[in-house]
Parts: sequence; C-alpha cells; structure tokens
Amino acid sequence: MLIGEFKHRLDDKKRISIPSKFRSILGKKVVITKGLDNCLSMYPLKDWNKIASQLGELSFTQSDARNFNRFLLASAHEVSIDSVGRILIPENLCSFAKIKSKVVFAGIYNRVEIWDETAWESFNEQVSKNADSIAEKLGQIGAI
Amino acid sequence: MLIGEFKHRLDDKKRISIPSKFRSILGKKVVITKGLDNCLSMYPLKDWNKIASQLGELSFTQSDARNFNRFLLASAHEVSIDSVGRILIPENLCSFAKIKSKVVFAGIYNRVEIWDETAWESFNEQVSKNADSIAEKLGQIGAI
DNA sequence: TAATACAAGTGGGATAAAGTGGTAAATCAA
DNA sequence: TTGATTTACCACTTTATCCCACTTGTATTA
Repeated sequence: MLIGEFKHRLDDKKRISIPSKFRSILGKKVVITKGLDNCLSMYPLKDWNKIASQLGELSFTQSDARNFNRFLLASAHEVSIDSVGRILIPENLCSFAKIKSKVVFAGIYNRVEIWDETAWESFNEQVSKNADSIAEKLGQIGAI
Repeated sequence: MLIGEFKHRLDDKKRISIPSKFRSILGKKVVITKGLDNCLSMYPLKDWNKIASQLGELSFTQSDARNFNRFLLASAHEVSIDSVGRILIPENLCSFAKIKSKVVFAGIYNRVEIWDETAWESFNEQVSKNADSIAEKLGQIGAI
C-alpha cells in the first residue's frame, strides 16, 4: 500500500527521485496524469491499464465523454524510473501543477499524488481548518 | 495504448513529425480524418476499418447518419509515415483544423488527435473549468 | 559517543535519439 | 520536353537518456 508523505527536490532537468519506499510497489514504469486540485497523480502501469480501458470504452460521440478523455488520457504520460530511482516530469504536467523546485509525494492507498510544496501546505491548511465539519459530513454517510 | 500530449511544428511543406512514442503503435500507414470540435483524428490503418464500420451503424435518423458519415468518412485520407517519422497533412484537413505552425498531438486511447496549439489551449481551459463534474465521473468508475 | 559504512538523494557531463530544415531525384501534367 | 509539384534522402540542431560521481543523512558498531 502506498502511504506516507515525502519531500524531494526537482532538478534543472525536471528529474525527481521517487521515494524509495514507493519504488517496489510502483515497478519500473508508471503513469502520471493530471489530478484534482492542481496536483498530479501517479499510478503503477498495471493499475493504470485498468483505469484507461474503462475510459477508452466511453462513447466517442458524447461531448462529455470526449472532453473527459481528453483531460485524462491526453494529459497522461507513461514514464520509466531510471537506474537511481528518478522520473522525468513532462513539461505540460509540471506547469499544470505549478511545480517549481520543492515537491511533495503523498501516498494515497493505490496512487501517489505529486504536489508543489507551497500548494500542498496551503491546501493542508485549508483542510485542517475544516476538519471538524468534514468529519461531521463523513460521519453522516457512515464513513467513519 | 496511445496517451500523452506532444507539441511539434509544421514546416513549410506541411510535414510534421509524429511523436516517437506513438510510432510503434501507429505502424507505417495511418488514416487522418476530420475530428469533432475542429480537430483532426488519426488512426492506425489496421484499426480504421473497424471504426468506419462502427460509424456506419450509428442509430441516428437517416439524414443525420448520412451527413455524419460524409463528414468523417469522405474526408479521410490514408497517409504514410516517412523514413524520419513524419507525415504530410492534406491541405483540406489542414485548413479545417485551422492549423498554422504549432501543433499539439494528443494520444487518446486508440486514436491521436491533432490540434492547432491555440485551439487546444483555449479548449483545455474550458474543460478545466468543469473539473468538478469530471471528478464525479472519475469517482463513479473507481479511478480515484 | 564517535567513527565508519551503507543507502538514498542530488548534480553534471557524455552519448544517443528525436525533431527540423534543406537539397536532390522522381513523377506528373501541360 | 519543360516546368512544377511531390517524394525520398541527407545533414544539422536540439532535446532527451544514460551513466558516473558526489553529497547528505541515518544506522550500526566499536
């Protein structure tokens, strides 16, 4: 299971080390794509294939489905992890997530989220403030 | 699987490089045709026949189906990829998609969409605004 | 407690591949 | 046959990939 929070630094060549604890789970090839709230999501290749085949079956003639696929599939990149455990973050994803130098990896069960550090911190701050009301809502639906 | 977003430049002779990651999947010959939302669609030649027959089976009213098939099938061109991985974009398709110089290739599962850069960007902007509804659908198929 | 060893993270340079532009040859039409 | 247009080939530039070395942090042992 992918859990934990790790901070790494992006170098000039847009390379970044994958936290070593994630490497054995992720395998040699991963897929990165746009996530919600301006972060990036990273999946092991075999998990991604399952998601993508579901997306690929959505109707081509419906505009919602088309746009949905464009958002997720076109922005997805298959990247391989190099000999020292790094990946290259594609340019368009880097700018989408507003990633500068310091980056946060957050393991979330079956995927890893990649955040710009400042975005991560301000997002966390927001969530902390609303933690009580979020907990209440979760309780209402029987989640916790 | 065809995924990812790549930016290339059309030269004076209307030639353009296919992203190298797509070449092995596309093969030596591809079919380009008009896509929806003013882009072009490119398919591997071997997949095209299947797609064309699916289009023929669309359950529209008769005249709508005729017009849709005229739109997609009549404008289809078979083009071959040259020794350095380039294709020639036919003139009528080039003007249909309002392609000037900078071009975006978007891999979308079983096809590649070809967009003029500015059109792609303004379209993407629109889609990003609807991120919430996209998120809901993602939840439905268990992607996040 | 200090020294050493190992593992993880970071940075830079060399090599290979991809992208782009141009010229020569071939084909077609007038 | 000549001119124009298309196709194939060649060469240069830029970008990406791979490999090696250094630094930092943590853990283990004397």
